[in-house]
Amino acid sequence: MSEIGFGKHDHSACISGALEAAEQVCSAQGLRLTKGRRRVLEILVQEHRAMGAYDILAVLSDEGFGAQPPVVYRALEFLVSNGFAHKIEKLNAYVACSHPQEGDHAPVFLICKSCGIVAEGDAPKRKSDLQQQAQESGFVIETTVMEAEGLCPTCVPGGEA
Amino acid sequence: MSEIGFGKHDHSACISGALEAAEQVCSAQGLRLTKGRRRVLEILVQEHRAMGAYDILAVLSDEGFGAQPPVVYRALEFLVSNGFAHKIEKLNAYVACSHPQEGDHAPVFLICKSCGIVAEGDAPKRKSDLQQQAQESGFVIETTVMEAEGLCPTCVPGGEA
DNA sequence: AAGTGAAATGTTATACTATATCAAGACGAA
DNA sequence: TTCGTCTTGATATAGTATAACATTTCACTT
Repeated sequence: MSEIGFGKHDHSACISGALEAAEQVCSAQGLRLTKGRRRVLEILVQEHRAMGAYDILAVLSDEGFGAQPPVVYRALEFLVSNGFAHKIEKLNAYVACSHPQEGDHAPVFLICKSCGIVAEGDAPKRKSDLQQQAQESGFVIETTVMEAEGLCPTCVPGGEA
Repeated sequence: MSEIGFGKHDHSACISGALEAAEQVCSAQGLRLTKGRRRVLEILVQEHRAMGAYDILAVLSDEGFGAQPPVVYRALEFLVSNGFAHKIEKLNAYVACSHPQEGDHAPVFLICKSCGIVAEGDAPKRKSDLQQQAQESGFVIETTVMEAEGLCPTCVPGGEA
């Protein structure tokens, strides 16, 4: 499964699946998926798009959750550092991970300039040119950001024909 | 030259070279490297590190330049969109391009977590896996962001031995 | 040389993104 | 139960970026 997902999918299954996966990973690793963290992940999965921290905050706020910025940023830090969500640096926004089951991975994001959709793909498993170049220069990579901006199949002129 | 530059170099030549290159490109393409734009580029080249917009602003301010944020952001927009500088998304910071002569290129940045140095490499010219993956899904890439964070040769424990 | 339109700059205000700090509560382990 | 740690609550503030509009500069035409 290294396909990039612009297609339709069963979203209600996708939501419950993502939450279940997160719960399993957390219980397996002794992490605490607390109420607030869980709710933030839920929001990200439900909306299924890149959201700014303050977008999420607004949703929480409507629900009577304590709704100060640190609440959201803490939850996001937990989710991102444990692989349940990713930060899109180019957008200063966050998305739920498309396949949290798979543990550590090096995601690649395709961001549509027109409709804003963000799709997550997998970085190649074989040693990338980036890795190679870095290694040659003696640099040790810990994390990578790979993001591409352009037009998704639906928004490409003449596309989706 | 697709080496990643952590080595030493003749910095005064590097500065004048970068400025000359920018002037040549501008005159060739009918772009205006105005005083403020030129000064911002100069600062970036001189400092030779990733700088926040407000770092640059502080330098301008000490020189009696009009020093409101839009001044810097406009200059940066010009420099970035014409390839004289790049934005490091992960840091919300800007660096002078290491090889502005080479026109459009897809840079790769290696960011050291320890000392903050940012080195620019070239993304591979041959069709990358990213391009390939995107193409298969019908996505048309316009720009890419590739950034890696880790430890540079100098900061790697046991490195530079 | 004067007129014109487009690009660039000056300036003020404000929006958006993120973290520091410290007090209080919740939870598991001994 | 007590301890230590992780998590949350709450206030304040730091850091990044753009909107909007007036004014100037510049290249080009007449």
